[in-house]
Amino acid sequence: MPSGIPDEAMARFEPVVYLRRRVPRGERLFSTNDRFISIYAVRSGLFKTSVNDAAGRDQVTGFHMAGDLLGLEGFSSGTCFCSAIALEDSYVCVMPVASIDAAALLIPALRRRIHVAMAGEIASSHRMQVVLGSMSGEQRLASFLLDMSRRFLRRGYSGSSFTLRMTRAEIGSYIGLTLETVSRLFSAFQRKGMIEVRQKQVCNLDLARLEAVIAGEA
Amino acid sequence: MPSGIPDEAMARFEPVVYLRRRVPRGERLFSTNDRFISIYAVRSGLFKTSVNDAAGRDQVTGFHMAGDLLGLEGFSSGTCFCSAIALEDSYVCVMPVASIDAAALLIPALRRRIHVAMAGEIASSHRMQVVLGSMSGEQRLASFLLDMSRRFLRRGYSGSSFTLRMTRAEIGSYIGLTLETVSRLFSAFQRKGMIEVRQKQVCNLDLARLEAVIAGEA
DNA sequence: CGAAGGCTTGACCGTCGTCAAATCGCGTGG
DNA sequence: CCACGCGATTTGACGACGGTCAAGCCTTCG
Repeated sequence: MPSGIPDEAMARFEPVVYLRRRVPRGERLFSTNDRFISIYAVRSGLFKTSVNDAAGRDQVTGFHMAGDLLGLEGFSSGTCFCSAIALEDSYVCVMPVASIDAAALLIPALRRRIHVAMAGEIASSHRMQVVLGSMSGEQRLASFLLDMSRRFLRRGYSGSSFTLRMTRAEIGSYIGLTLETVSRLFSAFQRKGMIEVRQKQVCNLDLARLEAVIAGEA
Repeated sequence: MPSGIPDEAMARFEPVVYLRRRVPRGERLFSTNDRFISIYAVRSGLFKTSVNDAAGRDQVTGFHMAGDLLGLEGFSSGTCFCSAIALEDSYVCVMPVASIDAAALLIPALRRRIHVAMAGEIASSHRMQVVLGSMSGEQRLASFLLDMSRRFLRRGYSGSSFTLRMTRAEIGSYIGLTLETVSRLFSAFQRKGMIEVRQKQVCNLDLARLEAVIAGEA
């Protein structure tokens, strides 16, 4: 759980947060319609969250890496309405809601942290609405790559070469395209020299040109 | 501010919430990049929220009617990243964040109310991601109509006949279609007898058949 | 009463989804 | 260690859905 929370506060919070759990690749952390019991902080690894509606449509709503909080939407109805699945072997901190409510009372910084995380979740959903509602396929993939790039960078990794742990189908679901279109776009970007792709390895992203694509100057 | 908050608590909260404000049709309640100072509860009327990215894309992210809370995403960065515009003459309660933080400490029900509202916002954004990411035009409009229907119903109005205060362009932006396509789909639904449309008036929605469209049985 | 904005409808075209086949890569079991 | 098999990926052909451009009508408001 990164930044912003002073040490003394953290110490008091420790007993709550210290529940850890390993989630092997492919395993679910929680599922739609589970009772909402805990929120989770990703310590390491990668998760996808997805919702599935009555008609069996399955939509990836986000990818979550170290430092992200998971399960916040449960505050609403007491029920999870999406599921979280580990895309690689991962570790999380388990934070039972009950203790959180109590702890948040005592620790303003924690309260703030949770508000900020929830607001951030709203913000990023809204960004996705823009992506899904008004961008071309090219622009959607460029947005996705830039988003990944920024998140890796913030965590101290390279922002221009990284490996995508999710499949083309998962990327496609997330940005509202089929896996074939995603694959074709990867190839197209590569032909144009904006990127090098070799399966899940992505190298030498030309961030400026990707920005340009999104801006519509391409 | 509906339900769930006991009277005594409400009384204590009164001084905070009692700031009211009239927002005439077409006027902004707040804008992107405004400092985040208050959240708002819609007392009457209708708002749209929209975000606009660097390239000037403008995307409607939601419609908000009586009882909805507005501006919650501001908790994140201290800055609003969307704007809210009244689609008809409206009234809101203004709730300064400062007082809210204090009040929430004293009133568990208010704390809960805010959590629930934020979580609900996340939930509905995720539902929109499903709509935008994996539904056909027909299905998107059907979803929109059913959502409106449910919200009117919950507020004591008819769920099968109502007037849409937003334009075709705003609906289109919200569900990721052009205004022409929205118009064509309205006409198509009418031809099929699922709905009667006369400009902004919508009557006799056949809810079951709209559900069927979304389920893919059409 | 006139003008401006909202709505509808048509024609045409491009993007992206669908279906299909071939290749690649990884993990498993012999 | 190698062979096999399955899932993931790539690529192609084709067609449909929805975007774009354009014209005309309706409604609302000054």
